[in-house]
Amino acid sequence: MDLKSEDEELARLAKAVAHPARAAIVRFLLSGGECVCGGIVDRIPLAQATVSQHLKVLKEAGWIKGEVDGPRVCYCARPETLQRFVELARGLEPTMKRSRS
Amino acid sequence: MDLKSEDEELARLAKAVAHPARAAIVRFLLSGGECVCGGIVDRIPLAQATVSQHLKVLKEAGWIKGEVDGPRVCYCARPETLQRFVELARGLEPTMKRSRS
DNA sequence: GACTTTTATCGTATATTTACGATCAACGAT
DNA sequence: ATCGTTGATCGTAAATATACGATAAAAGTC
Repeated sequence: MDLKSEDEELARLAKAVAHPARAAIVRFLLSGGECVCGGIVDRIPLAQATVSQHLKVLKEAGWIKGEVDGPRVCYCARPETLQRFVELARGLEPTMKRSRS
Repeated sequence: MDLKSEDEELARLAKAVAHPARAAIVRFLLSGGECVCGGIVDRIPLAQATVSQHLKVLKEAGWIKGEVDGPRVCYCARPETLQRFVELARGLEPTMKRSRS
């Protein structure tokens, strides 16, 4: 139970998507939705400052990346992070048991 | 982006494991570790009251259940919840893309 | 019934999160 | 150079999370 690094990593990634708006943003970006920040703001019932804050959280956790394109910023998801997240989640259950299903 | 119920559900489950101690508890219980509350408290560097609070969070989110057994409480994990969690996480990525991998 | 063990809950302090308006910085266009 | 647009950051208020000691509640033991 000694707080494996996997627990820290899983907790860190989980925390970042532990808000409906952030889960929605990740889903949207993974679906190939337009990645301009403004496009995201328009689709979420939250103020621009708040959305920007959520994007920051997701970026810092590695769920998304944003590259500057002139006056705007293009955000896109990092699918590897989702893969890693799923891997860590499945890793909560011992491999023995998992392979049986 | 209209905040699907899947986003709410994923966020809710993610939030519950978004703390290293809680991730560790779920991992331990899924591994078949002894489920007595005291056994968990002994293995985590946190006060009994704090562990109890974490157990409550996990129970309310459906990650674990605890049944009273005399003076003690036996906690165990709900594997269905992990399955659902993984399903929701994978669901962040469109099925089209996922089947390709 | 008094006592011990086990776990939950209360009260509380501190830290973090969430949300927003206001403002700043970067950039393109005029 | 000024202006409008875009997005980040600041300041701040309110809510929630985290942690702990103290205490209560439940159950078995003497």
